[in-house]
Amino acid sequence: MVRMADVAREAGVSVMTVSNVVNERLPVNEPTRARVMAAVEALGYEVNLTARHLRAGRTDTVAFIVPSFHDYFGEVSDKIAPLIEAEGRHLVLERTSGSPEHEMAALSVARLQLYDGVLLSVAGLDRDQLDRVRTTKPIVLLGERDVPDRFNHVRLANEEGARLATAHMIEHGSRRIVGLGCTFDTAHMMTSDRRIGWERAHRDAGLDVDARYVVPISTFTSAAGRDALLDVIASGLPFDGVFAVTDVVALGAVAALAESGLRVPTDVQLAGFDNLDMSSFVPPGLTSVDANHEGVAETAVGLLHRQMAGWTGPAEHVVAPVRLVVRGSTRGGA
Amino acid sequence: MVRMADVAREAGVSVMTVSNVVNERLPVNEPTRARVMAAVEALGYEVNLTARHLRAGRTDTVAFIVPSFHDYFGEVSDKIAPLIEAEGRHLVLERTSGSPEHEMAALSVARLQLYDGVLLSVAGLDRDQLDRVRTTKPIVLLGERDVPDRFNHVRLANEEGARLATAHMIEHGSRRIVGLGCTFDTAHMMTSDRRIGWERAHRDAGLDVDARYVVPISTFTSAAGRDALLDVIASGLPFDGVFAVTDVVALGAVAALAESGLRVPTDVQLAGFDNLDMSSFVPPGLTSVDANHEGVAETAVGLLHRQMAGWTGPAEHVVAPVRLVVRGSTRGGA
DNA sequence: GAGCGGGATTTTAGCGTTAAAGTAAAGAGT
DNA sequence: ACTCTTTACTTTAACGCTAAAATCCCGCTC
Repeated sequence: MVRMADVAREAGVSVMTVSNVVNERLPVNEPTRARVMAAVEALGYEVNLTARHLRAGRTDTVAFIVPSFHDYFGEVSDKIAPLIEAEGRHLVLERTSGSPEHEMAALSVARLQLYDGVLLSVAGLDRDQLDRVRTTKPIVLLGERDVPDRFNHVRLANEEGARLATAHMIEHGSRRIVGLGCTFDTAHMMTSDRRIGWERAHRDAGLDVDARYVVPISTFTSAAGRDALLDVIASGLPFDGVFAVTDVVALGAVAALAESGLRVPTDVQLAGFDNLDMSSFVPPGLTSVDANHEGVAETAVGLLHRQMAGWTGPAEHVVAPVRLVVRGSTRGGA
Repeated sequence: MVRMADVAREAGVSVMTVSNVVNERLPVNEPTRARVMAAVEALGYEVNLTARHLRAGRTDTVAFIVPSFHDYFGEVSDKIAPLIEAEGRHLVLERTSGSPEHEMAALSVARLQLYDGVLLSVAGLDRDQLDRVRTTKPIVLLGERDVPDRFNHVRLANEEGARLATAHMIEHGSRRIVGLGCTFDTAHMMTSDRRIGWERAHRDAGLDVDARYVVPISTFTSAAGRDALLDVIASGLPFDGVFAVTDVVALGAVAALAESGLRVPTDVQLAGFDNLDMSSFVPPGLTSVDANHEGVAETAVGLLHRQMAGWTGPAEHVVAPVRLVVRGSTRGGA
């Protein structure tokens, strides 16, 4: 390993002068600078980031900590990365599997030291656990769980999105809409909020809310969505609409409906949530609540930058607006 | 920040004893150990990982460097993570956008220092550029590009997979199969290899290879796949099969066919490559070449572990076997 | 020609940890 | 009683870098 000291010896200057050249901190005379640069090239020197970090107390790196790397989080991460890089920092992703233990470990003193700031997509921790986190490190929380006031937080208008999607299907003739995965669950505020929206759309339209149409799913996967809807079909419960709690789950519903010979949107209307890249391509086009990933990314990164720049005002709690993207899976579509 | 020195003072021992308790390196008498642990708890001490790294020369972290976070790479990352964690290390993801500059930067001396090992999915660098990388850091390269012998490398049986998929469609009656995205391109060995497989399937069956059926696409996205296939349809070129270079592109083809009123598999058979999670749910089920993400992950991580454990034998170049998963989008399916 | 201002460069002093060598005291062997 | 081990803990010396203070050198003033 080539050290600054090696470069300094080669160039006949002190280590500090090399540091000043490399970091462009204090001005260095041109002839000296040239000699140092030549030595850097000749030896192939590159700074030791760990040593710099220890000494300077800054890593120029931001972590985005997610439950899993695929689907929704993968797409959001790709929006966040350029925003972080635009400020000259690196973005790294870490995975928690959504477990409270992993999320807590990610917020531990030891791990937070590795980053200048952290974006955490909360899936497992509750308000009390988060309240135990003591740190001044810039942190922005994402996701639908309840969090302490002192953290910056960005979440989606879940209830409104679910209401929009459900109301849209009611407007176009559906009367028995399955809420696929819309369970009332303290562990998943997201599903609870979306269920409330599903209910409100019914009430707003003067329709009964029938608990049999709330169908729980074991995990938020397409496979679970498909299986759950197949069970509904097999049970004989009549339905003419499906609001799936996420697009991934909706894709499972698409498969279940196709296998069962039910036509979309003629027999059953279908809407999801997240508006993933794939959603516009799955025939006949999946109507979905668009959460504006890009806007969410900008908001979250903006709050983080503000904190990293030294802002100490009160934390913000942003509810990102949503809109309904109507496609062929509902009758309002093209 | 609480330092080891603070714990040492609190417990009335030397810093080194604290270190020995925390790391369980040298044995410490039980009463002393208990006092140190009590002080650790009382002060909320956690080790400074940066300092440990600088001193010990080890980060217990592995990086997986990918072109982008979504789709294929997101799914593979989720397979890799548990394998790295099983050995007590952390996995972090970094993104290169597939650009040679970013990939080269990720392999720079400075950045490699941050990790005990690196998995790099090569998308932009060519053999010569990779050959300029001088390091003894454990590295495993993934992907379809040509790489120097001295690197461990895992790639897929691209040609064989493309041949399998194409031959399967020929066997079930297709005679004019579009190779969607299967261009001959030095920048993308992946597409070239898959094109060769597409060609070989034709020759094996005694069919002509018609260059008009090789359709280039601008990017490997569903949107590009859809647009390109719509152009083919508009051009009037007759076809009865589509082999898409990836499942993401195949999804675009699904959309184009549906919009154009072409039935799958009756009018047109369709097969993709990668067997993503979504592929089994998109009606009528996407026939796809399965690259066995899990097996690829195990192989790559195995090679990395071997290197991190000190193995200095010759590098291995693994070609991961593929198999065809037949679903409803081709006529052999259920 | 003594004194001063200021740019260029070096010296000093760690950042928080750990490998290795050192010391002190208790126990074992002859 | 004196070595010889063994156990328990401490001291020393970095790892490679940089903020801040100190020094050096030069031209310039009066």
